Amino acid sequence: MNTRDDRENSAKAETPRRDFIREIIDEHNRTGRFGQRVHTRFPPEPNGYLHIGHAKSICLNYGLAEEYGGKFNLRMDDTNPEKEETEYVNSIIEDVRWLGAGWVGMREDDPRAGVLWASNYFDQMYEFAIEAIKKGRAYVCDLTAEEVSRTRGTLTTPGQESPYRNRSVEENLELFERMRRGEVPDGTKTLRAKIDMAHPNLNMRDPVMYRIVHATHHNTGDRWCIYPMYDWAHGFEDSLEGITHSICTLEFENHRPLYDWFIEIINEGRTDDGSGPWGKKIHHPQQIEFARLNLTYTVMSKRRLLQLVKEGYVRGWDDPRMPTISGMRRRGFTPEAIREFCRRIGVSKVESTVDVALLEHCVREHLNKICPRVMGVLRPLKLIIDNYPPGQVEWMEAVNNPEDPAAGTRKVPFARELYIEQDDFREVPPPKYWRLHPGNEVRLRYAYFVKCTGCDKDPQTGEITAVHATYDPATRGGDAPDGRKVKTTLHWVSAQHALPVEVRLYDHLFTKPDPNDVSDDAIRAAESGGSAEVQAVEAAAAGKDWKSNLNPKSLETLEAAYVEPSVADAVPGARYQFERLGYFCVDPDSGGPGASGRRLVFNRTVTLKDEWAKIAKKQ
RNA sequence: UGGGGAUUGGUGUAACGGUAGCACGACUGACUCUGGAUCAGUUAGUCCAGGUUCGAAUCCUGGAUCCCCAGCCA
Repeated sequence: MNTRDDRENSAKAETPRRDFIREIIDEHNRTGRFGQRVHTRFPPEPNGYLHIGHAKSICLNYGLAEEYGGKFNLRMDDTNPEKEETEYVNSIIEDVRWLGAGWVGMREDDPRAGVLWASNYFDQMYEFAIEAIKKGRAYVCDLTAEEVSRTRGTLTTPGQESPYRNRSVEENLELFERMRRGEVPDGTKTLRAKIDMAHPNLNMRDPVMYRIVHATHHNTGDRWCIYPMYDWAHGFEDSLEGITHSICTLEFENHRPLYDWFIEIINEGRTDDGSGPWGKKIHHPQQIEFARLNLTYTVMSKRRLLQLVKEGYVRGWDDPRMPTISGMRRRGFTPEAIREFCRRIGVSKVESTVDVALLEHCVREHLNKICPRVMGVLRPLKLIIDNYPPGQVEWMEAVNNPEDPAAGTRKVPFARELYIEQDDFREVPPPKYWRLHPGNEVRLRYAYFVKCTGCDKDPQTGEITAVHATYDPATRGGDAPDGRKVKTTLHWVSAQHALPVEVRLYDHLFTKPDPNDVSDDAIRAAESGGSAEVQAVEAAAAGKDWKSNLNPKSLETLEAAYVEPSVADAVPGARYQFERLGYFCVDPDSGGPGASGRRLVFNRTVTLKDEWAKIAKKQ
């Protein structure tokens, strides 16, 4: 029931948590660093599908803009023509929209409206590169990739300067122009920043700014054959858009000095009023790094997710077992649940792994409030009410959602032959088993008390084929006039009215909280002796990697489940609670209502908490 | 043995020199026409060693451990 507590909780849920990023922004607002302006962005590279880790970033960035009355941009970071695809662009836009983040210029009628592209700034970046050359801050280098790598030095020793480092401005300009015109083959020249080959931060050892790639870009076609590197491009993308807080993950912390350096060298000879020789200063955003999200029992890297898709371990990017936004959507998660999850995990600089149980908790919490209840039987067992008149059908009134009186009621058909869950009958009940067993009386939800009289078995296999019971007509609706109680209530469906459906049960994709943990294998390897390193090597040699921890039971398909007839016209995406079992969502594989030969397919989103399962597990 | 980060219950996250709190999990119990939901409660933590202070998770010194960086990827 909705109570005052619920309202307080939901009010609490909308309260943003405090975190170090909000503190930095508050400080900027106190000092007036950005004139009280907050402008964030989400800048994905369109080379994969978005996952729950991206959701954290989206919620953070969009949430910040919302809270501070600022703006939020969605920008495709498409600086590498060889990796990026339109399929990914489309999925990213759909996912950000579904999550509920609204970017500047977003429109209902055109998914791409307002979406920004790094590639739109290629001209400006090229101008900046020329400026850097003219300022003596960049040079064209003829070293091959291998040579650059070799002369970079190591973590503890300085690199060597390129022999092309001191070319004249004129020569650099000329060569860069030839690179741009396509006169130079891939890999033979780069434009490099002239910084310091002895810098302790490797990113500052004359990093490459432009490489030559004769490839067709999904957005700019064949207009360019030189493409900016991330480090050169990213800061300008943010600068040009007036981003105030460039929020990114921890691994870019080492890049911040370079990000700042590039903007500063462009600002050399520029002034606030534009009177400098190079004109007006460009905007300098503040980069802030936070820890990316890790979740137990799954993997999050694009490379690995791609591998799962390509190698057929899952059915696609939107497989309901995937931690992708599209997978979670298909599974039945709600944007509200994901947003609440992102709020609860907070933001910090500590690398951490969040228990997937928290995500599941957030999903249950929301689904409990919004899902209509329905009865469905996953593993059917025939229950025959021997004293119920054959051919009689009663339509029992059932509550649609006890959490929401406004959801109303519906009628569910009851008859002599029903299906109940196989788990709900035991010929020999274990301790604390309250469900149906010979001699025991239970309630059938919204119907009658029934008392078990026995069961039929296959004489060959001993398998239970049907359960018999008698009902008490005085308990119609589910209450006994004499005040007697039963210990439990079972869900059921009328055999003649039951809708046959397919149900897909999902479990964690991996069997271990940390899929990288191949320690069992290492232990086995240790039996042959050897140090930890030797064990690791042996485990690897035995082909044991993260994929060996894939859960073979992550998908279980039930072909012969039944649900009550009221859901016959459910549309793909519709969510229900199957009472006592969990939350289920209609899969797109079902086809639309009224489609010929339609057979509903349900995905199990998440189970209900199951006290009995815990007891049974202990026994 | 270079540089950059980080370290609070099982997990995640607060506390900004003044009672170590919240959430998830786990465990009790109450209630219940979902063994659901709800409610009440229990459990369990400041990486280590010194120092400053009336008082330290917080400040100082030293140490330990973990993560990131040697792509013409982002």
